[in-house]
Order: sequence, then structure tokens, then C-alpha cells
Amino acid sequence: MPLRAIKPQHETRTRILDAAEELFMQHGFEGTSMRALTTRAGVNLAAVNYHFGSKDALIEAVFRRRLDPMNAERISALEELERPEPEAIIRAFLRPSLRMIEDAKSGERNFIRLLGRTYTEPTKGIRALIGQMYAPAMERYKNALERALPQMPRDELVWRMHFMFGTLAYTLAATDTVQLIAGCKPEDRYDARLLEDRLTAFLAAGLHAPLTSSIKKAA
Amino acid sequence: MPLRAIKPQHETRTRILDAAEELFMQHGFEGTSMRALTTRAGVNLAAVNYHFGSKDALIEAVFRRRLDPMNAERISALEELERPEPEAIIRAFLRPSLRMIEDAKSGERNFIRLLGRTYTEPTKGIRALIGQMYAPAMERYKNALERALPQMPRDELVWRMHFMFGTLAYTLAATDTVQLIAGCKPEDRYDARLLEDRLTAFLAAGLHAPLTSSIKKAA
DNA sequence: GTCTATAGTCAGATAGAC
DNA sequence: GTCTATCTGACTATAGAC
Repeated sequence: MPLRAIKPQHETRTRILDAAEELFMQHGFEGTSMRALTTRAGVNLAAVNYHFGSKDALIEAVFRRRLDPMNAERISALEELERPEPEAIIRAFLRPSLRMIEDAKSGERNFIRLLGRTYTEPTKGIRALIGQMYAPAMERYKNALERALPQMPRDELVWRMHFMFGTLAYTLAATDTVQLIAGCKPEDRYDARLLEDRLTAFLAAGLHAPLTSSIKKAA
Repeated sequence: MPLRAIKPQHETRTRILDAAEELFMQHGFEGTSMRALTTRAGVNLAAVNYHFGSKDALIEAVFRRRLDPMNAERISALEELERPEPEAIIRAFLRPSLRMIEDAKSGERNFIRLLGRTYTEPTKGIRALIGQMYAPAMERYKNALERALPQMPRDELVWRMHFMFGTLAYTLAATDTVQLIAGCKPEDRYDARLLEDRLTAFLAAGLHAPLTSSIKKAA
């Protein structure tokens, strides 16, 4: 049997998802037309509506394809930790997303940047969707950090998790053209291991920051 | 002379800018039509083109109105520091933007959320514009932190500034509907002073985080 | 400076042949 | 499943009266 006979079951779907990932990342959801998208994918204009039903449903599919496995990986990485200390928990959370920036060949790098941008997406529906997909992993990580840091007021922990999440989101979304602070070594940007070390050092220190009197008072 | 005779010089301009701030925040740039915008502002459809020339020029004006004064404030706050230690530098940077979230009456709160979102905006022109407006303040803060932390490798400092910036951006952009981590006290969200304390504690600790061997090796 | 009316373009979606 | 052709609506921008 010739190899060519094994044709991907949904090649057109995949081509559309890959093109959508790239163009949504570059131009945003509203800025990407169905025409541009189907042209890039090399498929017919009507294919998106045939396979996904609508542009909105395509957006949802783009996130589901990668986000559900990524969060499943986060959950299993957390469960496999023998000694769930804060630093290890942070690394377990960071790794699945950082690994994607190294993969320039498949669209994972596109996706991870798109994701970083979408945390602050204006459209309500998309935010709700993302929140829903993250919820199970978030709940477990929150519980794990509460156990690892029993002395931390719960409100303050939630804020610090927000801060950690923001740092990751921004780091993932940043592109070569966003250089608010000049002087970044471009080659370090795609070194997931080094970035993980940098982020972990920064975030673990922030998580352990001493509680000032105003913070204690608010708790 | 009746008070009503004192009419703001460019009332229409201001109404447009306020409406743009709000709608851009809610629906993004592409998602906000001139029709929706002028209707909300209570002005004629043609007014945007008359006063600003185009939709793009309006977007630029929205940012210039608040960002230029905000960064000027950052620069003067930095220059007024007697002992420029890291924590004081961080506070000087955070304060002008956090103060805006308390002001629910004028559009400043809208603006600051819009700004948080725009750091990761896909459109190249807008990113370049924002970068340009930030450049003078960024350069000075970078220099101040380099002097305050002489033992820190320059590359690592630049990364940590990126992380700090991301944390701030995400915190500003987050709305009531974005609740990736459940359990945030809503009333704390608009307390700028408490938020400044929380952010400063977290960021200062991150900035001082010990350098791991992999980070030292990369420097 | 403000308005109406409209030009000119492009969007997302679909009907129906193959 | 894939295609062409096309519908309907919305968009930005502008011309020209007041």
C-alpha cells in the first residue's frame, strides 16, 4: 500500500486551523477576513462555513485544539509532583506553554502568542471560552499553592496568582516588534528552558514576597 | 455672563475621545465602527473624519491624550526620588497608571484598561506608536534600575523589566469578567493604594530574586 | 463646524452545481 | 466535500448643502 493513500482524515480542517492560528495572531480576529484565511489555507472560501459553521465556531476550535491538551498536561504534571513545593508547582504550570515557543515548525508558536494576546481580548465570548477551558487546571493549581503556602492569606495568594499569570501571558505574547524595553537578546527569546528558569526565579520570589502591613490588614 | 456661555473649546473632540476610549476598550479597534462611536458620543457620523481625519488618527489621539502626560509624570516622579532604590523606582513607575483605575468618572479607568490590552495588540502600527510614546520613560527607568542594582547582569535586568511590565499590563487590563482564578475580592480591584502595595511587594521580590546558575551562564 | 446622503468597498454567509 | 457565484448588510470616507 503506497504511503500517499494514508491521507489525513481532515486535511482541510487542519489547514484552516493552521492558517487561522497564524492570521489571528498577526491581525486579530476581526482583522482577519474569511477570504484572507481561506486563501492562506489554500482552500475554498466556503470551506470554513462548511467545516466549522461560522467564523466564531472556528475561533473556538482554534483554542480547543491546543488548549485542552495543554491544560490536561498541566494537571497531570501537577499530580506527578512528589513534593509539591511552590517552585515545582510554578514550573509544572509554565512548562507546557513554554515548550510551545520552541516549536517553530508546527503552528504551536503561533498559537502560544495568540493565546497570550487573547487573555486580554475585548470580546466577551472569547474571554468566557478561555476561562472555561482553564477552570479545571486553575482550580487544582490554586489548591496546590494553598497547601504549599499555608501561611499565605487566601486573598493575597489569588492576587499573586493573577500577577504570575499576567507575567506569563505578556511574555508569551511579546514579539520581536514589541520592544518597550530595548536590549533584549533575540536568541534567548526562543530558548524555552532558559526562559523557564528566568520566569521561575522571578515568580517564585514574588510568590514568597514578605507580607507588608497593608496587605495583612486587607486580608 | 451665564455659565453656559463658557463652552469647552473642543467639546465635540472630547466627546469623541471619551466615547472612543470606552468602545475601544469594550470591543477593540476593529470591532468599533464609526457609527457606533459617533452615536455613543452624540455627534454626527462625519465628525470623526472632520476632527481627526481618519479612524487611525483618532486611535492615535486617544493614546496621546493620556499617555504623554502619564509618562511625563513617571519621568518627573523618578527625578524627584532622593534615594532611588528599587522599590521606590517601582512605585514611581506604577503610581501614574494605578491612579487612573480609581477615577471612574472621567474615562481614565476605561483608558487604562484599553492600554493594558494594547500592549499585546496585533496591529503593528499601534504597537509602534505605543513603543514610541513609552521610549523616553523606559530609557530612564532602565538606567535608574541599572544604577540601583549594579550587580545584576544587564540582560537579566531587561528580562525582569519585561516581566514587571507584563504583570502591570495584565493587572490593568483585567476586568470583572476575566476571572481565570476565582475568588478575587471585587472591591479591592479599584483600591489603587492597596494594589500598589501588592504589586510592589511582588515585583520588588521578583526583581531581587537570586540568580540561578543557568541565568548566570546566559549573561 | 455640523449635517445628510451616498459612493465605493468588503465583510460573512449560503444556494446549488458537480 | 468542494466549488462558483452571489446575496445582504456593514463598513470608512467624502461631497456638498446649510
